[in-house]
Amino acid sequence: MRLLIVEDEPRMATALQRGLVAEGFTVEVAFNGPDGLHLARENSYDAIVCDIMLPGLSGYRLIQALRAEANWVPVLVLSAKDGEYDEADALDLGADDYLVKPFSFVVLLARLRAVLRRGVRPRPAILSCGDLSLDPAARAVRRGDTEIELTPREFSLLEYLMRRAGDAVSKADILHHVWDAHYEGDANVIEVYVGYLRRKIDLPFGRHAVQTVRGAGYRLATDGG
Amino acid sequence: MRLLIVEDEPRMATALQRGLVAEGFTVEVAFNGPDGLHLARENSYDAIVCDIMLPGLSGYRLIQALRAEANWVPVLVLSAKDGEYDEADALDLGADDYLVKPFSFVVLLARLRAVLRRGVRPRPAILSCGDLSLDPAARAVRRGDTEIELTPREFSLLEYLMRRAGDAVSKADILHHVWDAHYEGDANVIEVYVGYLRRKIDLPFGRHAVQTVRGAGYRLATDGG
DNA sequence: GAGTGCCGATGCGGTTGCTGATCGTCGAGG
DNA sequence: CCTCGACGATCAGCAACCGCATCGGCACTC
Repeated sequence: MRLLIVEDEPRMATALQRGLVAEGFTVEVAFNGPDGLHLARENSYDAIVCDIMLPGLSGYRLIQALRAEANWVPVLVLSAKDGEYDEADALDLGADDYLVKPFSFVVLLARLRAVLRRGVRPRPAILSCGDLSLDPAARAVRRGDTEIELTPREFSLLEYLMRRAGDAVSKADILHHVWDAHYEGDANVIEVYVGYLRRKIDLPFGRHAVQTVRGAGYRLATDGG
Repeated sequence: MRLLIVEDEPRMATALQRGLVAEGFTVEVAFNGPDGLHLARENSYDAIVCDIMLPGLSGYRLIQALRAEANWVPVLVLSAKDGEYDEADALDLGADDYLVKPFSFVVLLARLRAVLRRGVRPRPAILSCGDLSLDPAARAVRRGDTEIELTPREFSLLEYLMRRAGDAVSKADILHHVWDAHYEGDANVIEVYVGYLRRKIDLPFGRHAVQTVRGAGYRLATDGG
């Protein structure tokens, strides 16, 4: 397992390096943001351990840059900050885990292993299909540059379809995940809401992202229609 | 997105439920370990939020039981303990993330979203014979680059033939698997539907994937005709 | 009380599944 | 090579179903 540590504090950096090498990892170290980004671009690491406060380029921006290039290498963020919003921000930005300094090395190891076990994340923080994108955290949907307003129910329906983009999703599945498991009503509500969705994300743009699969359910086109 | 909360403290459980429902999740609650395990087995959740200290069956055991059954639903663990080894244990046991009480709801949300984002659903293999391919999950059939629309019955007939590509499949087998085990009708339906299939996947392309084996049934050419 | 989101009911129209009848084809035996 | 019977292909037509739009009422919020 090959790791990249991005950490400007020399003592912390070497301590981490020694500990992780002793655990059998192959470790490289960058002491500032730009170097870290460069190494991450040029090499393929199994995971990156990254401080937030970095000279030249913050950890946030580093993750953002990688994710923008569709590089989904797992990133574990270290930070001296402890405001809760920092953590939420880091995760929504595409970090895979977050540790507040001071942390225990044992915990770092466990979280690192958990992150490695999961491997490369298949999907970014923002779901997207072609020019259609949905940000679960911001509760925002856009078609290209146009922001689209959805009601809560419409939003969860689209979110579920987007998470399973490309699959034909049965109405029973939709009822269970978007409505309630014990929902007893008519499956017709789905048709109604699919209709609403299409009226907002497809028709005005002459697209067909939400496809009907007769007898099977619905499918969201992976290319957004 | 459908969640299961396993939490014995009623106030905590309802607080979580309300907060998550307000965020647009579909939420179910179990107040003890065995109930939680039962629900998790019977239903397909997008994620589980699970307390560690539970009456009847600890959160650890719950995860262990699920993982032993090859159920990889993402699990986010909550705990009042704060010993570092607890956290390491939980992650090594197969939990996907870990929060120590008291935690902030914003952080829970962010971590939950991170966990959901990772949700890997192993895609069933795509069946293919030559340039003919069938994707059971997407319910899509293509000949080369051309997408072909099939009705549900046509689709399951082709799927069955493709799963047994190269074999001569008797009509009795087909009736049994594509129609109903107790189907009492005329075996002529098969001939009719084989006709429909050929009209869609063979004739327009001048191919002969669906071959008649007189007296024995039908065979799908492994090379797609 | 106006506005918004949600959901059940109803009705229309196209699609699908199936049947029964007819037509075509294969191959063994004369 | 021809005949005939059995098997398979095709066709038209009907009934049930499915997807979709629309309307009206209910609950909640502002």
